[in-house]
Amino acid sequence: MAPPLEPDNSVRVWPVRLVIARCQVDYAGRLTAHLPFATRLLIVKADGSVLVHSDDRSYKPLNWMSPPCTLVEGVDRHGEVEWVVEARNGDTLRISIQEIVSDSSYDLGIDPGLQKDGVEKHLQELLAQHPGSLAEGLSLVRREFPTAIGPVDLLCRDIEGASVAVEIKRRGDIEGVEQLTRYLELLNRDPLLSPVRGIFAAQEIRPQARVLAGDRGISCATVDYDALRGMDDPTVRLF
Amino acid sequence: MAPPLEPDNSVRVWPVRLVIARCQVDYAGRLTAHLPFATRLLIVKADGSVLVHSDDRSYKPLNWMSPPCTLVEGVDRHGEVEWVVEARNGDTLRISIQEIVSDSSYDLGIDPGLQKDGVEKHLQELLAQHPGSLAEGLSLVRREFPTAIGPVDLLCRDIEGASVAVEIKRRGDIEGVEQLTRYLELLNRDPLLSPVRGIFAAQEIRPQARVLAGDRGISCATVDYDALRGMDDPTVRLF
DNA sequence: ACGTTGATTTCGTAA
DNA sequence: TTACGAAGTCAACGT
Repeated sequence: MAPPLEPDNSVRVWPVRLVIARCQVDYAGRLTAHLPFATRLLIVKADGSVLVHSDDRSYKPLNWMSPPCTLVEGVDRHGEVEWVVEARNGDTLRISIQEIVSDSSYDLGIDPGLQKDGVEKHLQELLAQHPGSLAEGLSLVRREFPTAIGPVDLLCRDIEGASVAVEIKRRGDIEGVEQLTRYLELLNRDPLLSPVRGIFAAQEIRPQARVLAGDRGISCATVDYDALRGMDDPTVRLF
Repeated sequence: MAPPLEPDNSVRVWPVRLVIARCQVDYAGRLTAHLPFATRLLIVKADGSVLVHSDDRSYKPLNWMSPPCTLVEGVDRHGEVEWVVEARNGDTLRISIQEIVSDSSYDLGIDPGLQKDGVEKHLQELLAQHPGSLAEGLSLVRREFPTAIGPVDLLCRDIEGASVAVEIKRRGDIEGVEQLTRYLELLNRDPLLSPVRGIFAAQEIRPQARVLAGDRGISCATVDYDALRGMDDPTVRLF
């Protein structure tokens, strides 16, 4: 789908189109699906994708077509307006429109996109740089230490030279403790590493996780993300 | 959020609200995320959920809040309109609105919902009725045959009376073959069943899965869903 | 209410 | 390009 041309042939940003319409929808692709007639919100995005939303069940549309795809507006056998949205692989979305309540378009321009911050990965980088903030005298052996069931976030050594496995989460939940438990069990089979103890590190540790960790002999460390970031970049400390 | 009251105190269906606005968005919950100022589509659904869409990257919103949540419209420290959407668990979505391009609401009413067809469960039902379409003379012993690691989709007997385990997927991938392999290993320990061979059945089988299956001595069967459905309902054959 | 599993998953990253 | 794993996964189903 090429962007629309203005009367003077200038290229304009393809707008997002919002349609409120009474419609029925049929999808044929990986599965077959049908939506009976009802009033819905139809969104045609700049990339050609189409979303069919009801007023609940967020955030997934009732039905949709992912880009790249083409939209052809035509008339069905009942003489009603029909949108046929087709993907390269033959997936087809047919929208029969009985009545249009509203139809408007807007240029949104290019979106700078989402900036994710404070994710596990960044926490891991910061803690790898400052393992001492987890326990006195802790030093890093390796980040993403490989095991057969996946990499351990941090493998460290404590002040007495004993191995310490660290699992890092933004929010410490039971599943994170379970994960660390599995790693510890595996690591402790290695006579070169054993005994390995565990530290569960998170910005926030839920009570249930804390209890489970205690039961497993795993220590918990709440991480001050902002403080760590301050240690990471000395210029921040000036303010 | 209670539905709005009309001047005569009658309760009205809460409408979906569409706003085109230049805004910035901050999310704090499982992660922290930021959207710089740009013009976007904001959708407030009847169930209170909020979606922030750009004009591409369907169908997932750039940012969102799932129900149940509450939206409070206020003013931020810069004197600009700010929506604060908060969930029970403390997750917060802050939308600072610099300029509203459009703001409209519509009553969509209740949606009858999506009717899906062709999912794994339905495939399993159809193949259970017509095991012969997988291999000549195959007959069903039991659907969802229980094992210690979960139920096998179909347990059959071939024309010579030998056991056959069938794993059904819509799209045959490596993990499906692995799953069937685990079942076969377990089933073959049972002297009453052994030897058990495997059939990997799917509407579409990926090359890698086919190779792995061959390597494990598992046969593959691509399933013609429409043909099966035709067999399922005799009236269809009249056309 | 909770856990498990499938999904038209989507989305990122590393190989 | 493909494969693998995580996701603010979501959503349906069984216990």
